[in-house]
Order: sequence, then C-alpha cells, then structure tokens
Amino acid sequence: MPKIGMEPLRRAALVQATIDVIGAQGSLEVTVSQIAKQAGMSSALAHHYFGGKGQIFLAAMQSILRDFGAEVRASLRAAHTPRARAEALIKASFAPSCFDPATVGAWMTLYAQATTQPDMHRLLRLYQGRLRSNLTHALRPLSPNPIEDAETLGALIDGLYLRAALSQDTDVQSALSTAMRALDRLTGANK
Amino acid sequence: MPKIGMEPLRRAALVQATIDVIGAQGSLEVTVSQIAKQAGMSSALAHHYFGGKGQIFLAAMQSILRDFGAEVRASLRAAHTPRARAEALIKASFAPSCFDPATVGAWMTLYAQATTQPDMHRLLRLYQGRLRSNLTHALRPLSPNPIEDAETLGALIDGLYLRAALSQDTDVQSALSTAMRALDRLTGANK
DNA sequence: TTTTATTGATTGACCAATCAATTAAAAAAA
DNA sequence: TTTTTTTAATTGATTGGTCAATCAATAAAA
Repeated sequence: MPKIGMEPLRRAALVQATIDVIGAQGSLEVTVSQIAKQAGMSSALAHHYFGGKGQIFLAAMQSILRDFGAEVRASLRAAHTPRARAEALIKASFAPSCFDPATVGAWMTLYAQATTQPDMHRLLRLYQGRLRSNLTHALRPLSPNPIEDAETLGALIDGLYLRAALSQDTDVQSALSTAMRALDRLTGANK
Repeated sequence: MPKIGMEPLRRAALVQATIDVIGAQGSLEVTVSQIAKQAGMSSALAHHYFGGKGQIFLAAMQSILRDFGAEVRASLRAAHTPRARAEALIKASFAPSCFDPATVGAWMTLYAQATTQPDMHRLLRLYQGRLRSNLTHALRPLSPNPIEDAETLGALIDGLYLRAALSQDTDVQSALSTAMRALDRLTGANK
C-alpha cells in the first residue's frame, strides 16, 4: 500500500474528518478513533501524522478559519466602495457555510477552549484581529470614529452569530438584517 | 455524623464547589471527584444527592444565572427612568462578578454545551429571553422600534462580553463604554 | 429499629497514546 | 537487470490512566 507522499493527503483527510465528525454529533466530544474511522484509517495513523489529539483539533480550527478567510477575501474582492466592503464583511459572517453544524460546533469549541488552551486563544485573537482590521478599513471613509465603530460592529456580529447559531430555528436572515441596520446607523443613518 | 437535613446543605456546597473548581482551572473539564473534594465530601455522596454529573453541572449553571438575575433586579430597582433602566441592564452585564474566572468558565461551558444538551440550551434561551424582555421594556419609551433595538443591544452585549472575557487583559471598562455609546445612538444620540 | 448520611472500594467503560510487526514502494548495490 | 537495503505507510493489539457510577458497609440520629 505505501505509495509515497501520503502524509499531506492523510492530514487533509483527518482535518476534514474532524470537522465532519464534530458536525455530525454537534459536539466537541469526539475521539481520535471516530475521526480516524471517518477518514478511513486507523487511529494509530492519525497519531502518527499529528502527534496527538490536540494538534488534530488545532489543525481543524485553522482550516475552518482559513476557509472563512478565503470567503471574506472573495466577498471583498467584488466590493468596490467602502460601504460595499462593510456589507461584504457582514455578509461573509452570516454566510450559509458559517451555520453548517460542523462550523458552529467548531466555533463553540474554540470559544470554550480559548479560556485554557493558548493555541486556541491565539487563533481566536487572530480572527478577531482580522475582523477588526477589515472593519476599521472599510469604515474609515464612512465614520468619524472608525476604530470604535469597528469594535462595535465586530462585537455585534459575534453576538448575533452566537444567537443565530444557537437557535434551533436558525434565522440567519434576521441576524443579517439587524447587522445591516446597525451599519446604517453607525454610518450616519444614510438610508 | 448524620445530622438530619443535610441534603440542601450538601447540594448547595456542591453547586458552589462546582463553580469554584471551574473557576480555579478555568475549564469545563472537571471531575465529580474534584468537585466533591472541594465541597469536602466523597464523590459517592455527590452522586447520591445529584444522580449524575450532568445534573450537578446544570444546578451550577442555574445558580449562576439566578445570581445574575438577582444582580439585574437589584440594579433595576435603583433605576427610575427608562434611560436609567437601560443603563442598569448594561451595567449588570458587565459587573465584576460576570468576569470572575468561574463565571466566565461557566458561561463558555454553557455555550459549548447548548449545542447538544437540551437542558443547557433551555437555560441559555431563558437568559436571552429575559435580557430581551428587560431591554425591550426599557427601550419602549426611548425608541421607535424597541423590539429590534433590544435585539441589537442584547446581541451587542453578548458579543462585547465574549471579547472582554476572552482577552487576558480584561478591559471591562472599554466594553462597557462601547455598549453605552451604542445605547446613545439607538436612543437618538441625545447627549 | 427505621431512616438518613456517609464513604472506601470496586466496576465497567472509554480513550489517548504507544509499540511491535507487516507491507510494499523506492533507492542503492551488485 | 536483479538483488538487497532502506524508508514510508499502515495497523492490531496493548498499555496506562481516568472517570462516572454503583455497592456494600458503617454510623448515628430519630
């Protein structure tokens, strides 16, 4: 069986499997064996390539954040005015992929683990920093205090996401329009 | 030893111990034995009175939410204008007790478990419902759309709390003033 | 003597991590 | 080209540890 160059494939499969399993059972309580089985290999191999459960988890989170980052950049690319950029950032935060059960589970895991695991904490700060920076940039031409307003809008997005994600009746639409309305107000309520 | 009427005392001690242990180690990963030891009894007794770990956890969360509710009510009692009521609600959400490591740990646990455990989910909805109701009531005389604005302010509070709680440099003050500024804006930017 | 309180010890299960052994591709040597 | 050697891939089985939950036994109040 040993075709050479399996490592990257295996690692990718394990990362995807981790996300799938977390999504399937909606929880952080997954075992290495479950993940390995989902990825079609033995748990020993998972340990061989990743070293430990924590590192598998970390890689999975990184993957999710990377995908989200890509979605944000794609969304920004089509936006050519400050206002459109701010809207793009909001829309990306409430994209359907963000409400995939796997993503929600991973996100809650991240929050819960950030209190103790430095790696996870760093990852969370990274996301928050990027969102803040993007929002500040977009709001600079629109607001007299872009930094403060970016902070407000960023926190609002997180709070709305939390509520939407944890309502079984995931009414993303309502969360999205609430965020948009807030943007209207922050930028001077210009319709 | 068996003085009669131990049950309520033991239960209360276990609830407090749960909060303490979660706080001390900043994480949801605590064992029944740890909790029982902290409460000065055997793990068997903890099981005897509560039936299982999940029920101990649930009782601890209920206790935290009950305390928070009491703080909110106390804060509201001193507020005699709509504006003061809204401010009181915000202040209560950023009270020092909310940033006690034990409270933060418990809160993150609640979010993480709400995705799977119906009990926890119900509890979270209860908190969100009460906050929404309180905010709506306070904003009714201040805003043309109190329901929508309460939703916005509630989500903002949650988001700001999340950020403040997960920054090692817990700058509660900044979160608080951001929320207050948002209240200004929602209520027509008067002053 | 019945009921309540209490615990040490045990059970049963789960699980992360390790190890020894196997396979076969690839590379080097003959 | 054939043979040997090295290296990567792979897993079944095992280990060591943890933990929730149960139980049997004890002690003392009512």
